[in-house]
Amino acid sequence: MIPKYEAIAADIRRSIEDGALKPGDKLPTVVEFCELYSVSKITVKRAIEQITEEGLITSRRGSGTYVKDTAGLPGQAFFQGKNDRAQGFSYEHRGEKVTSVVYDFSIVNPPADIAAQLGIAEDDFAYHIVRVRQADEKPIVIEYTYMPLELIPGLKKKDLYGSVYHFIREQCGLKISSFHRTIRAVAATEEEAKRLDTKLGSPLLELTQIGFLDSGAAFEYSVSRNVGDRFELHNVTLA
Amino acid sequence: MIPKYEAIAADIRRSIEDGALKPGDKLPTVVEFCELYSVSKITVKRAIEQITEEGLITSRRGSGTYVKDTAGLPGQAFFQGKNDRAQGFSYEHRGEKVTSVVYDFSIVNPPADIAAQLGIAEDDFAYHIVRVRQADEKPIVIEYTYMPLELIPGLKKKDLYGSVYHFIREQCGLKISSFHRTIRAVAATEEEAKRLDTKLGSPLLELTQIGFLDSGAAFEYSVSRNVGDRFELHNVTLA
DNA sequence: AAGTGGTCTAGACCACTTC
DNA sequence: AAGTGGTCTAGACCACTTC
Repeated sequence: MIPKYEAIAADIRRSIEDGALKPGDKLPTVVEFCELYSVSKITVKRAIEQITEEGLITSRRGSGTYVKDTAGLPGQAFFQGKNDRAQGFSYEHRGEKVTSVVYDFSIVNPPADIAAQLGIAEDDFAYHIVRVRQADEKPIVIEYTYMPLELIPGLKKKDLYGSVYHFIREQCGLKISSFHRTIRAVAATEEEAKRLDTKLGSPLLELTQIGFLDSGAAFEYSVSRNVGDRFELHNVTLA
Repeated sequence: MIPKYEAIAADIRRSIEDGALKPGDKLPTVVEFCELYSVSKITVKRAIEQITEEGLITSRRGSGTYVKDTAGLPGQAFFQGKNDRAQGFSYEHRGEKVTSVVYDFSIVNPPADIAAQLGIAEDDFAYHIVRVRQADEKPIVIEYTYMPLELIPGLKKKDLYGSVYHFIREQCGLKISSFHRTIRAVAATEEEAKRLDTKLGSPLLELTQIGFLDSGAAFEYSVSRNVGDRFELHNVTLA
């Protein structure tokens, strides 16, 4: 069942995408939307909030809601729904041929600081994965990942060539809820340069990421280093 | 006037920060919160949503709302409220001595692609600003900024040594609503290396950012290049 | 079957903008 | 003074989890 507010949000989004609503245009008022869709004010408000978070519109109390002037933005405005790369590499590069090179797949006791961030004991086991992800044969990112063994039983090497998130969702029946990230720029080490087909010291976008399930448990600690000129992040931030 | 949902959110946040609610703990149910604060369900829901977006808790339909296990996260969990650097450099480095070096401050016709992104004509004027921002004498970032002259009249060179956002808000009476960003890792040019006191080719975190007012107009196009080992971004993403 | 979060109604009241 | 978005009530109904 699609909630009403999502259907309305999709409708507004579509109006902007196909040009029925142009940059600077004033949207119908909340009350007008209520009549238009035969819904309550809160439902309209919710739809408007969602499109606002996507960066397409902005509201001024007492005045109205307006389409932002995102004319020149190179497609940035229309990542459908969610910001960022919460969807995973496979989703992001759908349409391209996604392959992986696995450099390590083992079960270890993770370093103390990582165990702490995963909320597990120092003598608890975790998978350790090092892999390079490629899109259309071109290496994009190297990932260093730890995942608690107990949360994700039965992970095999072959699963690393597809989407591990898919495995977690479908095979383990778990729900991924959120990620905490730190973003930095770093230089490629000699080993990384070789594995990523780039030069020693070349700039990499590093994401240090802890993933959480809807139970509140951390299921992943991952550092990924993305080749600078083959990867970029997009986001919309509300002031 | 502080809305009720914000007061409740602040209360929940405080309970987690001071340890009254620990990682893995179940929060009171929505209905219990309603009785506790004598408010309606939607108000509680809204407070819970806000804390969820901050990354501290997670809800499971049919089960309850739980404190996430963010024990080991280095303070990341407690950026108060908003993600990211929407607040500006001055705010982010409050407590430190913030200074600026201005390399250019002029009024120009911006390049065509930038004019398009600002939603202005090619023969419209814009400020062009190049400055380095320092915290405690250490250069952190170099910014290349264009701002439409008509939107921000009266900007003077002296304003560039403080917060330009402050000027926009207080002197122009405008409301900043949102930012669209693209994030990359790039290499420092020779000029940048000199200005940022780093080495040629060293990794920089580049933010290409368009800022919007609550009218929907773009007020800023800015590329900022942050020294890799002196700057990091944090964010929380919901799946 | 009982408990819990998610959506929604039909308003009321208020803060703020616009004229 | 009129118009507009923001918050909030007191519920109802539903989807899902837990037992």
